[in-house]
Amino acid sequence: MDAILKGLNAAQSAAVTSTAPVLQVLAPPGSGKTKTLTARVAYLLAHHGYQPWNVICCTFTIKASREMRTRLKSLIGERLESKLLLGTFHSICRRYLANYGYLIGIPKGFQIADSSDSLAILTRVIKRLNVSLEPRSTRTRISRCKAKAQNVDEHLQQPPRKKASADEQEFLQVYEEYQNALAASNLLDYDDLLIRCADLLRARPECVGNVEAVLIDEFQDTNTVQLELMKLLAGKNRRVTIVGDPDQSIYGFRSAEIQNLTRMQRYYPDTSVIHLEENYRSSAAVLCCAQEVIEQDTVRPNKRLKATHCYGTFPVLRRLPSAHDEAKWIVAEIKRMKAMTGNLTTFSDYAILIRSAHLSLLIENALGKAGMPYRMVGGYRFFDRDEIRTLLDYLRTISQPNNNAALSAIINVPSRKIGEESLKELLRLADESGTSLWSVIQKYTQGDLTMKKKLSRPAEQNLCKLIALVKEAKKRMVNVTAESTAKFLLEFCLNKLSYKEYLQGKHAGDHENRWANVEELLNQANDIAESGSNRNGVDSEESLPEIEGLDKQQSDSNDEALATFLANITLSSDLQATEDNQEQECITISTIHSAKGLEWPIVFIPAVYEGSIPHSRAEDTDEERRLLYVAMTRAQALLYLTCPLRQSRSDTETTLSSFLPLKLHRHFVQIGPVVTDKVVRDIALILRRSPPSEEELLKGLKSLSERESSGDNLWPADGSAKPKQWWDFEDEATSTRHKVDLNTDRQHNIHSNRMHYSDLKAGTTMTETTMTGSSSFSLAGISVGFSTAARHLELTQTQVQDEMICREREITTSKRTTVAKSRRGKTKASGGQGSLANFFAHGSFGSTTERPASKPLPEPELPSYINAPLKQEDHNIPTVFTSHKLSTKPASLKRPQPLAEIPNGKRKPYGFLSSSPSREVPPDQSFKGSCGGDTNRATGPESILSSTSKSTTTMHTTSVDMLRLQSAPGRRKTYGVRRMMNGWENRKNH
DNA sequence: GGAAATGTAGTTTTT
DNA sequence: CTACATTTCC
Repeated sequence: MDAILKGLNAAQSAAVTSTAPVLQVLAPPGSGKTKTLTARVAYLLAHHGYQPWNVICCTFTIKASREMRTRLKSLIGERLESKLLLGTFHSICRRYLANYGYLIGIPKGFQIADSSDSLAILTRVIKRLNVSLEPRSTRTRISRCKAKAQNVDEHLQQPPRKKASADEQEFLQVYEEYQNALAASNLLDYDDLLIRCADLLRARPECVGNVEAVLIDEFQDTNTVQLELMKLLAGKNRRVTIVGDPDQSIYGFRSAEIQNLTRMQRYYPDTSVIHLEENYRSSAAVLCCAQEVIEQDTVRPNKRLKATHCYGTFPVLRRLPSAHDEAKWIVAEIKRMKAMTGNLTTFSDYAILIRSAHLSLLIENALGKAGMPYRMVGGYRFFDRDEIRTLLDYLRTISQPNNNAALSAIINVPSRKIGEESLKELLRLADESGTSLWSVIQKYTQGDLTMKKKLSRPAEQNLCKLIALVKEAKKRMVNVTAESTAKFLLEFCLNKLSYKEYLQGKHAGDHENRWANVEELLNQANDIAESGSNRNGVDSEESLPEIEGLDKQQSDSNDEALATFLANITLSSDLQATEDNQEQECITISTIHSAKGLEWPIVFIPAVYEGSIPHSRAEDTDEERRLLYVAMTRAQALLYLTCPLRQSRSDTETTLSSFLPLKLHRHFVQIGPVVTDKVVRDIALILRRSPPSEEELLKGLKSLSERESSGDNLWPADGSAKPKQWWDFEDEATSTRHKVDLNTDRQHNIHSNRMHYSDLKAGTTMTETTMTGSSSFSLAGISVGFSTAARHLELTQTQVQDEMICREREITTSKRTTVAKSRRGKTKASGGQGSLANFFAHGSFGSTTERPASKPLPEPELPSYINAPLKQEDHNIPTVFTSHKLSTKPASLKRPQPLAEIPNGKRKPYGFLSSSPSREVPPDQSFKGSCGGDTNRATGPESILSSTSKSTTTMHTTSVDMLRLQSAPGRRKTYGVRRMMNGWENRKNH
């Protein structure tokens, strides 16, 4: 059997081996799209004899392309992988233009205008033309035009429509001027890269004459130009494979068009379509929620997500009083989960996915305070930081002095006494004489040119120095190796500009952080300098295969290296993780957009309120909904949505996202789960990891305070403000503390459950209210073990019982669906005084369900590779975990994914996959156990810590110690970026 | 004209 | 809370 096909299901195999020339693989999240695509690449190389340099792999985001690279590396080896033409559309286009752009008149050494360049150019154009357009919106408008028009000129040459409004004319004027400005500076903006590359391939199709296959990931995110590019890249061979999922189309704002899927089918009538259906990523519970969300989209063709994992643990919809509390709660919950799952999860298993980048701030602060390592992905780019941008603009000026955008940006940084007025005048002169700013200032300083208003004496002198700097840099950079050009120039500039001193003067407050960022940039350049020398030349990634009769553009290797360095920076959202960063286990904070295609065991989605998701400025609600869907489907085992009831800024009340209507709440619980043995086992199963040992669990448990370990109970479940007293109780006797807590908890629950829901939606009936009002938690699973393991607590059974709150999902009978039906009515019998469930059951919400005392359910038989379940003892602690199945039909059980799918490849797979002598796993047996069927249901009072007699002497790790272990002091980094805790330092001082 | 100081509005998502 | 615009002072 072919190794490539190992571990693929039938549909995936069919896709991989398909002989169809044009293939669409359409599939929901987690169904192995990327895996299929990478396997197909490997298959094409192995069985069709394609050469890697004749195969193009396009992804949409940098992250996706990195991910694909890694996967391919392990599949076909680095030697082959590195020869593939793999990258984002933009980077691939840039490569073609760098090599062949001259064929369509693109001057060599063009640079890429990023958003801020575009914005700066537009701002100046708009000011100069004195029109009333907004630079920002004009930029997006232009981008939209470009994404749709097949080429710019075509768009501009369209006869002005009869009724072209004044606004439209102004816009076209600005558009044209903008293009002129780009051309004058030898710049291409992001869209131009695509358009011009399409132009090139149309004019000279032989550039891609070698291409044997084109593969595209996330096809639903392509725009018109990219579709066109696909056709052009595929050329006459027209062998194309795409994977995609309309439900995950979230780039409409970048003019992505879902219709491209059908357009492609029309263009290639022989397109075969293969659907993948099984989801291998998430628990059924997660899928169920996500499905409910996406199905609110009424125009969407109905598709089913087939779960292959067990139902798992209920997703959480957590309400908190404010965004501050939300951040603190997330931190507390991660801490709790991580500890309570022993060594099953590490920080890298946790992700916080946010709609907007600014939402990360509070969370970053909270994580920082708690000493938890994290990295931020997406949002503000490292290279957009002021101190970095300036340096890069110096490099860009040295590389291409005629780049007006870059020169304008640095001409007065550090201050050279050349103000905005003077600059404007200089630019005007440049524009009039059809030359660049660079030649204007040269002429001016040589006296060949006069300005209306002369520059001041010092300004003139400073300008001369700047010119000298650029010239000297250019002269001296030829003396270093190509690879170290960037490094050399950076150091040169830092020196000449006394950059460190400049930063100190300008940012007295946090110059240290800024300097640290500069050092990080230096490191980056350094890495390139070092890695470059042991490769064969700088441009190993750059090169395109030689094509007969076509000459590639040649240029000096130092220039080339510098240009590549700068281009790669412009086209990269982030720093590559350097080695020591990779080692560090980090919580991921990411925008949802950047999280696409990725997965994490435990996912938090904060700020699920109206205005955030859906975003207040979003024009397409459906796309916002898909965004939430994408975010939710990143989760493998545990999913948390959180919603602060007040926005911290304006102190206004929030409304829960309309994507989470009440009828959906039955799929959620209100607070984080109590970490029972079952919860842990389910996580282990879904992640295909070995369950943690008892020692590890105990260790984790002991690292938490008693309060923390007892459950998600630091905040009231309904999001009402945290009572002040809680701080004060810390030193009081244990038993009283818990009782008081419970009481406050309960009161707050009663109080604001009502308030909140009636506020939420007028006309909501009380019965609906009950649905969400009742989730609580149980201590049963852990408390016994806890009390025995930590004898000093002297908790008696009765006290434990008092604390116990039974998790219970009281779902209104009227609204109950098959999903919920199978599992209700099992609840603890003697909830005791402190039981929330008890309260809700008999309290004001009208549920009359009788709950018989449930005998502990028989423990499901577990496969032998799972640590034998802990022996059940009759603790007389009633517990109920209700649980739901996705449908009445049990989720089909699939063979476990192969090793390649195991996240990071770090985790040890189960014994039978790695070390067990018997590799044969009975196909449908392998993941029974707590998966599927009845094993989902309440598993009764199991203790995580079955063996309490074990020595605990070695387990004195306190939470502080643990954190110290996890993040060595002073070494905590955020993905190479020293983040600025805005005003944090200042606040600390006050 | 340039720079510092004060006042004001405003904050999607990515290449 | 900060980037940006408007003032005021040099």
